[in-house]
Amino acid sequence: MIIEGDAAAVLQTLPGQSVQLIVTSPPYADQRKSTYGGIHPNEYVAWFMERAGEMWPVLRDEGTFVLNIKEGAVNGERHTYVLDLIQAMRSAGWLWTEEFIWHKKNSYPGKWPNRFRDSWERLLQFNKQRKFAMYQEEVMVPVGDWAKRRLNELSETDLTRDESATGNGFGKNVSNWVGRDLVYPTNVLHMATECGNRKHSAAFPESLPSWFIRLFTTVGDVVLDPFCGSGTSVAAAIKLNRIGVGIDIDKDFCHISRQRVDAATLESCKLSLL
Amino acid sequence: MIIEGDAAAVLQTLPGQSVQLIVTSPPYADQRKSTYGGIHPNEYVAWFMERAGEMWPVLRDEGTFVLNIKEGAVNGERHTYVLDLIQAMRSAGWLWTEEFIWHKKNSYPGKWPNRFRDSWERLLQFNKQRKFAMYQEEVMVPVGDWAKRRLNELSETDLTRDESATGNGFGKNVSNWVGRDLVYPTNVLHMATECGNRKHSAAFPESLPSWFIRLFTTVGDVVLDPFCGSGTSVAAAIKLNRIGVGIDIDKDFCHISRQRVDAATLESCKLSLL
DNA sequence: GTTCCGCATGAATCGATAG
DNA sequence: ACTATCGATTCATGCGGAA
Repeated sequence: MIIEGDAAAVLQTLPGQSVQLIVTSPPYADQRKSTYGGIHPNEYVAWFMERAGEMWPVLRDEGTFVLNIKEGAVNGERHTYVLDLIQAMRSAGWLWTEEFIWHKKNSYPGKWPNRFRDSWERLLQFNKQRKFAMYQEEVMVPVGDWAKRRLNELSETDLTRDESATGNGFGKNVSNWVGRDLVYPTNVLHMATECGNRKHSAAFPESLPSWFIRLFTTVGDVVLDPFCGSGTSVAAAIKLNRIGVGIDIDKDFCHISRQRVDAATLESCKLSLL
Repeated sequence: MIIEGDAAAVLQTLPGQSVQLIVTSPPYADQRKSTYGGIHPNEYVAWFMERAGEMWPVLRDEGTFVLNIKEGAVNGERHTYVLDLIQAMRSAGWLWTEEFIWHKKNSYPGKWPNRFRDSWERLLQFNKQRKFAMYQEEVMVPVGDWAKRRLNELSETDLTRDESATGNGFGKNVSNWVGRDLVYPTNVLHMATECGNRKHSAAFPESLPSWFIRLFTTVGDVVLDPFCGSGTSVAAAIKLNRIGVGIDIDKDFCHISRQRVDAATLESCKLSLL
Protein backbone atom coordinates (compact mmCIF):
# COMPACT_ATOMS: atom_id res chain seq x y z
CA MET A 1 0.00 0.00 0.00
CA ILE A 2 1.31 3.42 -0.99
CA ILE A 3 0.06 6.54 0.78
CA GLU A 4 0.68 10.00 -0.59
CA GLY A 5 1.46 12.67 1.97
CA ASP A 6 3.96 13.99 4.51
CA ALA A 7 5.15 11.20 6.77
CA ALA A 8 4.60 13.46 9.78
CA ALA A 9 0.87 13.51 9.09
CA VAL A 10 0.32 10.10 7.50
CA LEU A 11 2.03 8.21 10.31
CA GLN A 12 -0.59 9.47 12.74
CA THR A 13 -3.24 7.61 10.77
CA LEU A 14 -1.54 4.22 11.12
CA PRO A 15 -2.53 1.90 13.97
CA GLY A 16 -0.15 1.67 16.93
CA GLN A 17 2.19 -1.31 17.36
CA SER A 18 1.46 -2.44 13.83
CA VAL A 19 4.85 -2.23 12.13
CA GLN A 20 7.60 -4.78 12.65
CA LEU A 21 10.31 -3.01 10.62
CA ILE A 22 10.83 0.52 9.40
CA VAL A 23 13.48 0.59 6.70
CA THR A 24 14.01 3.83 4.86
CA SER A 25 16.39 6.07 3.04
CA PRO A 26 15.14 9.57 3.76
CA PRO A 27 16.07 12.62 1.72
CA TYR A 28 19.56 13.61 2.77
CA ALA A 29 20.21 17.12 3.90
CA ASP A 30 20.47 19.52 0.97
CA GLN A 31 20.04 16.71 -1.56
CA ARG A 32 17.33 15.86 -4.05
CA LYS A 33 16.21 19.46 -4.15
CA SER A 34 14.06 18.91 -7.21
CA THR A 35 11.78 16.43 -5.50
CA TYR A 36 11.86 17.19 -1.81
CA GLY A 37 12.73 20.83 -1.63
CA GLY A 38 15.99 20.14 0.13
CA ILE A 39 16.22 20.44 3.90
CA HIS A 40 19.14 22.54 5.05
CA PRO A 41 21.67 20.55 7.10
CA ASN A 42 21.20 22.82 10.10
CA GLU A 43 17.47 22.19 10.15
CA TYR A 44 17.66 18.52 9.27
CA VAL A 45 17.68 17.04 12.77
CA ALA A 46 14.57 18.94 13.85
CA TRP A 47 12.84 17.99 10.62
CA PHE A 48 13.71 14.34 11.04
CA MET A 49 12.94 14.04 14.73
CA GLU A 50 9.43 15.35 14.23
CA ARG A 51 8.80 12.38 11.97
CA ALA A 52 10.72 9.90 14.12
CA GLY A 53 8.45 10.85 16.99
CA GLU A 54 5.47 9.70 14.95
CA MET A 55 7.21 6.45 14.06
CA TRP A 56 7.69 5.43 17.68
CA PRO A 57 4.05 4.52 18.51
CA VAL A 58 3.56 2.82 15.15
CA LEU A 59 6.55 0.52 15.56
CA ARG A 60 6.08 -2.62 17.59
CA ASP A 61 8.11 -2.80 20.80
CA GLU A 62 10.23 -5.67 19.49
CA GLY A 63 10.51 -4.03 16.05
CA THR A 64 13.48 -2.37 14.41
CA PHE A 65 14.18 0.91 12.62
CA VAL A 66 16.88 0.85 9.93
CA LEU A 67 17.98 4.23 8.62
CA ASN A 68 20.16 4.67 5.53
CA ILE A 69 21.96 8.00 5.56
CA LYS A 70 25.32 9.64 4.86
CA GLU A 71 26.57 13.14 5.45
CA GLY A 72 28.17 15.12 2.66
CA ALA A 73 31.20 17.40 2.60
CA VAL A 74 30.67 21.11 3.28
CA ASN A 75 33.55 23.57 3.12
CA GLY A 76 36.06 20.75 3.03
CA GLU A 77 34.63 19.11 6.13
CA ARG A 78 32.18 16.29 6.73
CA HIS A 79 28.97 17.73 8.10
CA THR A 80 27.97 16.55 11.57
CA TYR A 81 24.23 16.40 11.22
CA VAL A 82 24.19 12.62 11.17
CA LEU A 83 26.11 12.52 14.44
CA ASP A 84 23.63 15.02 15.87
CA LEU A 85 20.81 12.86 14.60
CA ILE A 86 22.08 9.79 16.44
CA GLN A 87 22.36 11.78 19.65
CA ALA A 88 18.87 13.22 19.17
CA MET A 89 17.40 9.78 18.56
CA ARG A 90 18.95 8.51 21.79
CA SER A 91 17.60 11.51 23.68
CA ALA A 92 14.18 10.63 22.35
CA GLY A 93 14.44 7.14 23.80
CA TRP A 94 15.66 5.13 20.81
CA LEU A 95 18.48 2.67 21.36
CA TRP A 96 21.35 2.95 18.86
CA THR A 97 21.90 -0.77 18.53
CA GLU A 98 24.26 -0.98 15.59
CA GLU A 99 25.79 0.80 12.63
CA PHE A 100 26.08 -1.31 9.49
CA ILE A 101 28.24 -0.15 6.62
CA TRP A 102 26.98 -0.24 3.06
CA HIS A 103 30.02 -0.43 0.81
CA LYS A 104 28.96 0.97 -2.58
CA LYS A 105 31.17 -0.64 -5.13
CA ASN A 106 30.16 1.79 -7.88
CA SER A 107 30.42 5.11 -6.13
CA TYR A 108 30.13 8.42 -7.91
CA PRO A 109 33.25 9.26 -9.90
CA GLY A 110 35.30 12.36 -9.47
CA LYS A 111 38.64 13.74 -8.39
CA TRP A 112 39.41 16.42 -5.86
CA PRO A 113 42.62 17.75 -4.39
CA ASN A 114 41.74 16.84 -0.81
CA ARG A 115 39.41 13.88 -0.95
CA PHE A 116 38.73 10.52 -2.56
CA ARG A 117 35.42 9.23 -3.81
CA ASP A 118 32.84 8.57 -1.12
CA SER A 119 32.14 4.88 -1.36
CA TRP A 120 30.11 4.01 1.73
CA GLU A 121 26.94 4.91 3.59
CA ARG A 122 25.66 4.38 7.09
CA LEU A 123 22.86 1.95 7.94
CA LEU A 124 21.85 2.92 11.47
CA GLN A 125 19.87 0.39 13.46
CA PHE A 126 17.62 1.77 16.19
CA ASN A 127 15.38 -0.16 18.55
CA LYS A 128 12.75 0.64 21.19
CA GLN A 129 14.06 -1.95 23.61
CA ARG A 130 17.05 -4.25 24.04
CA LYS A 131 15.07 -7.33 23.06
CA PHE A 132 14.00 -7.27 19.44
CA ALA A 133 13.13 -9.79 16.76
CA MET A 134 16.08 -10.99 14.68
CA TYR A 135 16.20 -13.97 12.32
CA GLN A 136 19.92 -14.33 11.69
CA GLU A 137 19.59 -17.63 9.85
CA GLU A 138 17.65 -15.94 7.05
CA VAL A 139 20.62 -13.94 5.85
CA MET A 140 23.32 -16.57 6.12
CA VAL A 141 25.67 -16.70 3.18
CA PRO A 142 26.76 -19.83 1.33
CA VAL A 143 30.40 -20.34 2.05
CA GLY A 144 31.17 -20.86 -1.61
CA ASP A 145 29.93 -17.45 -2.67
CA TRP A 146 31.59 -15.91 0.32
CA ALA A 147 34.97 -17.24 -0.63
CA LYS A 148 34.51 -16.40 -4.27
CA ARG A 149 33.57 -12.83 -3.51
CA ARG A 150 36.47 -12.34 -1.20
CA LEU A 151 38.89 -13.68 -3.74
CA ASN A 152 37.40 -11.35 -6.31
CA GLU A 153 37.97 -8.38 -4.08
CA LEU A 154 41.49 -9.47 -3.46
CA SER A 155 42.31 -9.32 -7.12
CA GLU A 156 40.49 -6.08 -7.74
CA THR A 157 41.86 -3.79 -5.10
CA ASP A 158 45.23 -2.89 -3.74
CA LEU A 159 45.23 -5.83 -1.40
CA THR A 160 48.34 -7.12 -3.03
CA ARG A 161 50.27 -4.70 -0.88
CA ASP A 162 48.98 -6.56 2.12
CA GLU A 163 50.65 -9.77 1.12
CA SER A 164 52.05 -10.94 4.42
CA ALA A 165 49.07 -10.13 6.57
CA THR A 166 46.61 -11.28 3.94
CA GLY A 167 48.38 -14.51 3.32
CA ASN A 168 48.38 -15.49 6.94
CA GLY A 169 45.04 -14.15 7.99
CA PHE A 170 43.03 -15.11 4.99
CA GLY A 171 44.35 -18.59 4.70
CA LYS A 172 43.87 -19.26 8.34
CA ASN A 173 40.38 -17.89 8.21
CA VAL A 174 39.39 -20.01 5.24
CA SER A 175 40.36 -23.14 7.05
CA ASN A 176 37.82 -22.27 9.73
CA TRP A 177 34.96 -22.37 7.26
CA VAL A 178 35.80 -25.63 5.57
CA GLY A 179 32.99 -28.13 5.96
CA ARG A 180 30.31 -25.58 6.66
CA ASP A 181 27.50 -24.78 4.26
CA LEU A 182 26.39 -21.41 5.59
CA VAL A 183 28.04 -18.68 7.56
CA TYR A 184 26.71 -15.59 9.29
CA PRO A 185 27.42 -12.29 7.58
CA THR A 186 29.12 -9.31 9.19
CA ASN A 187 28.01 -5.72 9.62
CA VAL A 188 29.59 -4.70 6.31
CA LEU A 189 27.36 -5.08 3.23
CA HIS A 190 28.77 -4.99 -0.29
CA MET A 191 26.24 -3.87 -2.88
CA ALA A 192 26.26 -1.71 -5.97
CA THR A 193 23.91 1.21 -6.40
CA GLU A 194 21.28 1.06 -9.10
CA CYS A 195 22.17 3.49 -11.83
CA GLY A 196 20.22 1.94 -14.66
CA ASN A 197 17.41 3.39 -16.72
CA ARG A 198 14.92 4.05 -13.95
CA LYS A 199 13.26 7.42 -13.97
CA HIS A 200 13.77 8.16 -10.32
CA SER A 201 17.02 9.29 -8.80
CA ALA A 202 18.61 6.00 -8.07
CA ALA A 203 17.87 4.85 -4.57
CA PHE A 204 19.45 1.87 -2.92
CA PRO A 205 19.30 -1.51 -4.65
CA GLU A 206 16.41 -3.78 -3.71
CA SER A 207 18.84 -6.25 -2.22
CA LEU A 208 19.53 -3.80 0.60
CA PRO A 209 16.02 -3.50 2.11
CA SER A 210 15.51 -7.14 1.20
CA TRP A 211 18.41 -8.11 3.44
CA PHE A 212 17.06 -6.22 6.43
CA ILE A 213 13.51 -7.44 5.83
CA ARG A 214 14.68 -11.04 5.97
CA LEU A 215 16.79 -10.30 9.03
CA PHE A 216 14.25 -8.42 11.14
CA THR A 217 10.83 -9.70 10.05
CA THR A 218 9.02 -12.90 9.24
CA VAL A 219 6.30 -13.76 6.75
CA GLY A 220 3.16 -11.69 7.29
CA ASP A 221 4.85 -8.87 9.22
CA VAL A 222 4.34 -5.25 8.26
CA VAL A 223 7.26 -3.33 6.73
CA LEU A 224 7.06 0.46 6.53
CA ASP A 225 9.05 2.96 4.49
CA PRO A 226 7.97 6.50 5.42
CA PHE A 227 10.05 8.05 2.61
CA CYS A 228 9.56 5.36 0.04
CA GLY A 229 10.54 7.24 -3.13
CA SER A 230 10.10 4.84 -6.02
CA GLY A 231 8.99 2.08 -3.67
CA THR A 232 12.05 -0.15 -3.57
CA SER A 233 11.54 -1.22 0.04
CA VAL A 234 7.82 -1.83 -0.39
CA ALA A 235 8.34 -3.97 -3.47
CA ALA A 236 11.04 -5.92 -1.65
CA ALA A 237 8.65 -6.55 1.24
CA ILE A 238 5.93 -7.87 -1.03
CA LYS A 239 8.27 -10.19 -2.86
CA LEU A 240 9.18 -11.66 0.51
CA ASN A 241 5.52 -12.13 1.45
CA ARG A 242 5.54 -9.32 3.98
CA ILE A 243 2.98 -6.52 4.04
CA GLY A 244 4.60 -3.43 2.56
CA VAL A 245 3.46 0.09 3.42
CA GLY A 246 5.05 3.11 1.78
CA ILE A 247 4.61 6.85 2.30
CA ASP A 248 5.84 9.60 0.02
CA ILE A 249 5.02 13.25 -0.35
CA ASP A 250 5.58 13.26 -4.10
CA LYS A 251 2.67 12.30 -6.32
CA ASP A 252 4.79 11.03 -9.19
CA PHE A 253 6.86 8.83 -6.92
CA CYS A 254 3.67 7.37 -5.48
CA HIS A 255 2.51 6.56 -8.98
CA ILE A 256 5.78 4.81 -9.81
CA SER A 257 5.67 2.98 -6.49
CA ARG A 258 2.20 1.66 -7.11
CA GLN A 259 3.24 0.25 -10.45
CA ARG A 260 6.21 -1.50 -8.90
CA VAL A 261 4.13 -2.78 -6.04
CA ASP A 262 1.50 -4.14 -8.42
CA ALA A 263 4.18 -5.88 -10.43
CA ALA A 264 5.65 -7.39 -7.28
CA THR A 265 2.25 -8.55 -6.10
CA LEU A 266 1.55 -10.20 -9.43
CA GLU A 267 4.87 -11.95 -9.28
CA SER A 268 4.10 -13.24 -5.81
CA CYS A 269 0.77 -14.57 -7.04
CA LYS A 270 2.43 -16.45 -9.85
CA LEU A 271 5.04 -17.93 -7.59
CA SER A 272 2.39 -19.12 -5.14
CA LEU A 273 0.87 -21.27 -7.89
CA LEU A 274 4.02 -23.27 -8.47
CA MET B 1 62.72 6.80 17.80
CA ILE B 2 60.63 5.32 20.62
CA ILE B 3 59.94 7.37 23.73
CA GLU B 4 58.56 5.81 26.87
CA GLY B 5 56.00 7.87 28.76
CA ASP B 6 52.52 9.33 28.76
CA ALA B 7 51.80 11.08 25.49
CA ALA B 8 50.38 14.04 27.42
CA ALA B 9 53.82 14.72 28.88
CA VAL B 10 56.12 13.50 26.13
CA LEU B 11 54.42 15.55 23.40
CA GLN B 12 55.39 18.73 25.24
CA THR B 13 59.04 17.87 24.71
CA LEU B 14 58.74 17.64 20.91
CA PRO B 15 59.51 20.71 18.77
CA GLY B 16 56.55 22.61 17.35
CA GLN B 17 55.51 22.25 13.70
CA SER B 18 57.76 19.24 13.32
CA VAL B 19 55.33 16.42 12.50
CA GLN B 20 53.73 15.97 9.07
CA LEU B 21 51.43 13.08 10.01
CA ILE B 22 50.05 11.69 13.23
CA VAL B 23 48.64 8.22 12.68
CA THR B 24 47.57 6.22 15.69
CA SER B 25 45.28 3.61 17.11
CA PRO B 26 44.82 4.69 20.73
CA PRO B 27 43.60 2.42 23.49
CA TYR B 28 39.87 2.09 23.05
CA ALA B 29 37.53 2.92 25.87
CA ASP B 30 37.10 0.13 28.38
CA GLN B 31 39.27 -2.12 26.26
CA ARG B 32 42.72 -3.57 26.82
CA LYS B 33 42.44 -3.16 30.55
CA SER B 34 45.38 -5.40 31.17
CA THR B 35 47.80 -3.22 29.28
CA TYR B 36 46.54 0.32 29.50
CA GLY B 37 44.43 0.33 32.61
CA GLY B 38 41.26 0.86 30.61
CA ILE B 39 39.74 4.30 30.35
CA HIS B 40 36.05 4.31 31.10
CA PRO B 41 33.93 5.36 28.08
CA ASN B 42 32.46 8.29 29.99
CA GLU B 43 35.92 9.64 30.77
CA TYR B 44 37.41 8.82 27.42
CA VAL B 45 36.77 12.09 25.61
CA ALA B 46 38.35 14.19 28.35
CA TRP B 47 41.31 11.82 28.50
CA PHE B 48 41.79 11.96 24.75
CA MET B 49 41.31 15.69 24.32
CA GLU B 50 44.01 16.45 26.86
CA ARG B 51 46.45 14.63 24.61
CA ALA B 52 45.00 15.99 21.37
CA GLY B 53 45.64 19.45 22.73
CA GLU B 54 49.33 18.63 22.98
CA MET B 55 49.36 17.23 19.45
CA TRP B 56 48.11 20.47 17.90
CA PRO B 57 51.31 22.55 18.27
CA VAL B 58 53.52 19.62 17.29
CA LEU B 59 51.67 18.97 14.03
CA ARG B 60 52.57 21.12 11.04
CA ASP B 61 49.80 23.39 9.77
CA GLU B 62 49.49 21.45 6.51
CA GLY B 63 49.81 18.13 8.33
CA THR B 64 47.17 15.49 9.00
CA PHE B 65 45.94 13.51 12.00
CA VAL B 66 44.54 10.04 11.29
CA LEU B 67 42.76 8.35 14.18
CA ASN B 68 41.80 4.67 14.11
CA ILE B 69 38.97 4.01 16.52
CA LYS B 70 35.72 2.08 16.92
CA GLU B 71 33.17 2.16 19.68
CA GLY B 72 32.13 -1.05 21.33
CA ALA B 73 28.70 -2.25 22.38
CA VAL B 74 27.62 -1.52 25.95
CA ASN B 75 24.31 -2.82 27.26
CA GLY B 76 23.23 -3.79 23.78
CA GLU B 77 23.91 -0.33 22.37
CA ARG B 78 26.81 1.21 20.51
CA HIS B 79 28.50 3.66 22.82
CA THR B 80 28.57 7.27 21.65
CA TYR B 81 31.99 8.32 22.86
CA VAL B 82 33.42 8.35 19.35
CA LEU B 83 30.67 10.70 18.22
CA ASP B 84 31.38 12.87 21.25
CA LEU B 85 35.06 12.74 20.39
CA ILE B 86 34.47 14.09 16.89
CA GLN B 87 32.38 16.93 18.27
CA ALA B 88 35.01 17.70 20.90
CA MET B 89 37.78 17.75 18.33
CA ARG B 90 35.83 20.21 16.20
CA SER B 91 35.19 22.41 19.23
CA ALA B 92 38.94 22.42 19.81
CA GLY B 93 39.54 23.75 16.31
CA TRP B 94 40.27 20.55 14.38
CA LEU B 95 38.59 20.10 11.02
CA TRP B 96 36.86 16.74 10.55
CA THR B 97 37.90 16.30 6.95
CA GLU B 98 36.93 12.72 6.28
CA GLU B 99 35.94 9.38 7.72
CA PHE B 100 37.57 6.42 6.01
CA ILE B 101 36.26 2.93 6.63
CA TRP B 102 38.65 0.10 7.36
CA HIS B 103 36.88 -3.07 6.29
CA LYS B 104 38.47 -5.91 8.24
CA LYS B 105 38.10 -8.83 5.90
CA ASN B 106 38.95 -11.52 8.41
CA SER B 107 37.26 -10.48 11.60
CA TYR B 108 37.14 -13.28 14.11
CA PRO B 109 34.17 -15.64 14.02
CA GLY B 110 31.61 -15.38 16.75
CA LYS B 111 27.87 -15.34 17.32
CA TRP B 112 25.62 -13.12 19.38
CA PRO B 113 21.82 -13.19 19.62
CA ASN B 114 21.34 -9.56 18.60
CA ARG B 115 24.39 -8.64 16.60
CA PHE B 116 26.71 -9.81 13.84
CA ARG B 117 30.48 -9.74 13.89
CA ASP B 118 31.92 -6.25 13.86
CA SER B 119 33.91 -6.11 10.68
CA TRP B 120 34.86 -2.44 10.29
CA GLU B 121 36.55 0.43 12.09
CA ARG B 122 36.62 4.17 11.67
CA LEU B 123 39.64 6.05 10.38
CA LEU B 124 38.95 9.66 11.23
CA GLN B 125 40.93 12.28 9.37
CA PHE B 126 41.44 15.61 11.15
CA ASN B 127 43.29 18.65 9.88
CA LYS B 128 44.36 22.03 11.23
CA GLN B 129 43.37 23.87 8.07
CA ARG B 130 41.55 23.22 4.80
CA LYS B 131 44.75 23.09 2.78
CA PHE B 132 46.90 20.12 3.64
CA ALA B 133 49.50 17.97 1.95
CA MET B 134 48.12 15.00 0.00
CA TYR B 135 49.93 12.79 -2.50
CA GLN B 136 47.07 10.93 -4.15
CA GLU B 137 49.15 9.36 -6.90
CA GLU B 138 51.08 7.33 -4.33
CA VAL B 139 48.11 5.15 -3.45
CA MET B 140 46.53 4.56 -6.84
CA VAL B 141 45.13 1.11 -7.56
CA PRO B 142 44.74 -0.99 -10.73
CA VAL B 143 41.74 -0.09 -12.82
CA GLY B 144 38.83 -2.51 -13.19
CA ASP B 145 38.57 -4.83 -16.15
CA TRP B 146 35.83 -2.74 -17.69
CA ALA B 147 38.41 -0.24 -18.87
CA LYS B 148 40.05 -2.55 -21.38
CA ARG B 149 36.93 -2.75 -23.50
CA ARG B 150 35.90 0.81 -23.23
CA LEU B 151 39.22 2.42 -23.93
CA ASN B 152 39.83 0.39 -27.04
CA GLU B 153 37.61 2.77 -28.85
CA LEU B 154 36.53 5.88 -27.03
CA SER B 155 32.75 6.05 -27.13
CA GLU B 156 30.74 8.99 -28.37
CA THR B 157 29.19 9.37 -24.96
CA ASP B 158 32.38 10.60 -23.44
CA LEU B 159 32.68 13.02 -26.29
CA THR B 160 29.21 14.47 -25.92
CA ARG B 161 29.40 14.72 -22.17
CA ASP B 162 32.55 16.74 -22.41
CA GLU B 163 31.11 18.89 -25.12
CA SER B 164 28.89 20.51 -22.55
CA ALA B 165 32.05 22.21 -21.36
CA THR B 166 34.06 24.63 -23.44
CA GLY B 167 34.88 22.10 -26.11
CA ASN B 168 38.53 21.55 -25.54
CA GLY B 169 37.79 19.21 -22.68
CA PHE B 170 37.51 16.21 -24.92
CA GLY B 171 41.01 16.21 -26.26
CA LYS B 172 42.27 16.56 -22.76
CA ASN B 173 40.10 13.67 -21.72
CA VAL B 174 41.52 11.32 -24.33
CA SER B 175 45.06 11.94 -23.33
CA ASN B 176 44.16 11.38 -19.73
CA TRP B 177 42.42 8.08 -20.19
CA VAL B 178 44.16 6.21 -22.98
CA GLY B 179 46.72 3.82 -21.63
CA ARG B 180 45.72 4.42 -18.05
CA ASP B 181 45.99 1.40 -15.81
CA LEU B 182 45.68 3.04 -12.42
CA VAL B 183 42.76 4.82 -10.78
CA TYR B 184 42.29 6.67 -7.52
CA PRO B 185 41.04 4.65 -4.56
CA THR B 186 37.94 5.37 -2.49
CA ASN B 187 37.48 6.04 1.21
CA VAL B 188 36.87 2.36 1.93
CA LEU B 189 40.00 0.32 2.69
CA HIS B 190 39.99 -3.46 2.52
CA MET B 191 42.69 -4.93 4.69
CA ALA B 192 42.96 -8.02 6.79
CA THR B 193 43.70 -7.75 10.47
CA GLU B 194 47.04 -8.93 11.62
CA CYS B 195 46.94 -12.27 13.30
CA GLY B 196 47.86 -12.16 16.91
CA ASN B 197 51.48 -13.09 16.94
CA ARG B 198 52.19 -9.67 18.39
CA LYS B 199 51.93 -9.05 22.09
CA HIS B 200 49.88 -5.94 21.38
CA SER B 201 46.24 -6.92 21.67
CA ALA B 202 44.80 -4.66 18.95
CA ALA B 203 47.52 -4.22 16.38
CA PHE B 204 46.44 -3.04 12.99
CA PRO B 205 48.22 -4.34 9.91
CA GLU B 206 51.26 -2.41 8.78
CA SER B 207 49.57 -1.82 5.43
CA LEU B 208 47.13 0.51 7.15
CA PRO B 209 49.55 3.16 8.48
CA SER B 210 51.65 2.55 5.40
CA TRP B 211 48.77 3.63 3.17
CA PHE B 212 48.24 6.87 5.07
CA ILE B 213 51.96 7.57 5.29
CA ARG B 214 52.28 7.36 1.51
CA LEU B 215 49.15 9.46 1.06
CA PHE B 216 49.91 12.28 3.49
CA THR B 217 53.71 12.48 3.66
CA THR B 218 56.75 12.44 1.45
CA VAL B 219 60.25 11.07 1.95
CA GLY B 220 61.96 12.67 4.92
CA ASP B 221 58.81 13.81 6.71
CA VAL B 222 58.20 13.04 10.36
CA VAL B 223 55.47 10.54 11.26
CA LEU B 224 54.28 10.35 14.86
CA ASP B 225 52.30 7.69 16.72
CA PRO B 226 51.59 8.88 20.27
CA PHE B 227 50.15 5.49 21.31
CA CYS B 228 52.47 3.30 19.28
CA GLY B 229 52.00 -0.04 21.04
CA SER B 230 54.20 -2.54 19.32
CA GLY B 231 55.43 0.10 16.89
CA THR B 232 53.63 -0.84 13.71
CA SER B 233 53.25 2.75 12.47
CA VAL B 234 56.82 3.66 13.31
CA ALA B 235 58.23 0.64 11.50
CA ALA B 236 56.04 1.43 8.50
CA ALA B 237 57.36 4.99 8.43
CA ILE B 238 60.94 3.86 8.48
CA LYS B 239 60.44 1.35 5.69
CA LEU B 240 59.07 4.22 3.60
CA ASN B 241 62.09 6.39 4.36
CA ARG B 242 60.18 8.69 6.67
CA ILE B 243 61.28 9.59 10.18
CA GLY B 244 59.21 7.61 12.64
CA VAL B 245 58.55 8.73 16.21
CA GLY B 246 56.60 6.59 18.64
CA ILE B 247 55.40 7.15 22.18
CA ASP B 248 54.07 4.55 24.56
CA ILE B 249 53.52 4.43 28.28
CA ASP B 250 54.29 0.74 28.54
CA LYS B 251 57.90 -0.28 28.99
CA ASP B 252 57.54 -3.70 27.40
CA PHE B 253 55.84 -2.28 24.33
CA CYS B 254 58.64 0.24 23.96
CA HIS B 255 61.10 -2.64 24.04
CA ILE B 256 59.23 -4.52 21.33
CA SER B 257 58.90 -1.37 19.27
CA ARG B 258 62.61 -0.67 19.38
CA GLN B 259 63.37 -4.15 18.11
CA ARG B 260 60.95 -3.72 15.21
CA VAL B 261 62.28 -0.27 14.45
CA ASP B 262 65.85 -1.54 14.44
CA ALA B 263 64.91 -4.34 12.09
CA ALA B 264 63.13 -1.90 9.79
CA THR B 265 66.12 0.43 9.81
CA LEU B 266 68.46 -2.40 8.96
CA GLU B 267 66.22 -3.41 6.10
CA SER B 268 66.21 0.13 4.77
CA CYS B 269 70.00 0.18 4.90
CA LYS B 270 70.23 -3.02 2.90
CA LEU B 271 67.77 -1.80 0.31
CA SER B 272 69.67 1.43 -0.13
CA LEU B 273 72.70 -0.57 -1.22
CA LEU B 274 70.90 -2.17 -4.16
C1' DG C 1 20.52 -19.05 -25.63
C1' DT C 2 24.90 -17.13 -24.44
C1' DT C 3 28.43 -13.74 -24.66
C1' DC C 4 30.05 -9.42 -25.81
C1' DC C 5 30.01 -4.69 -26.42
C1' DG C 6 28.20 0.18 -26.47
C1' DC C 7 26.27 3.35 -23.53
C1' DA C 8 23.96 6.35 -19.95
C1' DT C 9 24.07 7.64 -15.38
C1' DG C 10 24.53 8.09 -10.69
C1' DA C 11 22.57 10.72 -2.36
C1' DA C 12 29.80 13.67 -5.34
C1' DT C 13 32.77 17.69 -4.48
C1' DC C 14 35.69 21.59 -5.41
C1' DG C 15 36.97 25.95 -7.34
C1' DA C 16 35.87 29.69 -10.11
C1' DT C 17 32.64 32.93 -11.53
C1' DA C 18 28.62 35.62 -11.00
C1' DG C 19 25.11 38.26 -8.29
C1' DA D 1 31.99 39.19 2.68
C1' DC D 2 28.78 35.78 1.50
C1' DT D 3 25.69 32.87 -1.21
C1' DA D 4 24.17 30.73 -5.65
C1' DT D 5 25.21 28.64 -9.93
C1' DC D 6 28.14 26.13 -13.13
C1' DG D 7 31.98 23.55 -15.20
C1' DA D 8 35.39 19.93 -14.60
C1' DT D 9 36.72 15.76 -12.97
C1' DT D 10 35.99 10.37 -13.04
C1' DC D 11 34.63 4.92 -12.26
C1' DA D 12 31.62 0.88 -12.04
C1' DT D 13 27.37 -1.23 -13.28
C1' DG D 14 23.33 -3.03 -15.64
C1' DC D 15 20.66 -2.65 -19.57
C1' DG D 16 19.65 -3.58 -24.35
C1' DG D 17 21.07 -4.65 -28.80
C1' DA D 18 24.31 -7.30 -31.61
C1' DA D 19 27.25 -11.27 -32.81
